[in-house]
Amino acid sequence: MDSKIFNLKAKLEVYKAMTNGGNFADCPVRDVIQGISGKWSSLLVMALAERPYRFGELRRLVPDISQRMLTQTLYDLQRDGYVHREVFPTKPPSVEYSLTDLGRSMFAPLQMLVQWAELNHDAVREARAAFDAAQA
Amino acid sequence: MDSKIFNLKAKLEVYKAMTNGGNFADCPVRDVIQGISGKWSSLLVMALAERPYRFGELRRLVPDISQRMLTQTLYDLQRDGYVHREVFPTKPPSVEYSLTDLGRSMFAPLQMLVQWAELNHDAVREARAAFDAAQA
DNA sequence: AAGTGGTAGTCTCAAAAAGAGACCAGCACT
DNA sequence: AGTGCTGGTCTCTTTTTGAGACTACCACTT
Repeated sequence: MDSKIFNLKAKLEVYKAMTNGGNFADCPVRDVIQGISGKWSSLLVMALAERPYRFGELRRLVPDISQRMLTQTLYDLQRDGYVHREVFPTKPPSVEYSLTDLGRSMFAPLQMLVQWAELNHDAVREARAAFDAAQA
Repeated sequence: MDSKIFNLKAKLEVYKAMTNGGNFADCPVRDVIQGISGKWSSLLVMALAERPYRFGELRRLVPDISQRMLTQTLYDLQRDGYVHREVFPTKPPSVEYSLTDLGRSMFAPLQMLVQWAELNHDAVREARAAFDAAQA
């Protein structure tokens, strides 16, 4: 992580944007962040960043997602412009989901978070264990 | 965004970590990502990245969070090691919440996502409007 | 000819999570 | 003696999510 990236000017701009001038309730950044912070959204974006997938492929790839939530999460991602849905008139018809340019550009910073999670999941698990031990 | 950051090697490592070798269900990255992708988690981390806050201050800063969810989200963030909770024996006692080192290190990549959201929220809103118009 | 499986979903009902608001104890100030 | 501030918890209702049955169409097998 290049610490130059996180300079003060950028920080201040981020705070201004996210607080909307001190008001956390009506914040444009919240609108976007909450659209991609659902339980399955980021996971599906990560999968589709690899390559396009069909509906059934995604269902098998993420076995613990219900068909209902897969449908809905893909719908929401499509609505927000991250995902493109294309129906092929085969028999039976197949549907392919892929990232749009917007989706790919969003995946870039998301990937930073994924990398952080990869590097730090041990620390988080330890913190959890220590906290639970202290509570008992 | 420096495109060098997102090189192929990093990508492959991320995929490997997040898929856990093809299994999306038992994925350590999911464990971490889902801990910070709750509706309020990222917002509170963003607030605490600015400076420590007291319970009541956070409640006033985010007026549309219920007291119940504020308590619980702060508890979860504390459990995962992102947030430190300190009680001051004043009368009435006050409680201060602040980011730990782990929390600050997680905020760095989170900030990238916030910056992206700031830059692209217009595009997302336009995509939404276009999608809704096409459906009608 | 009838059954089997694969396509992408929808529909219904139960379970879990989140929101709304009352309530608590203790102290300061008026 | 009443009001307000502190940081919560408790209960009830509403929303979100999960589990699983059901759909229609076609290809392939038996």
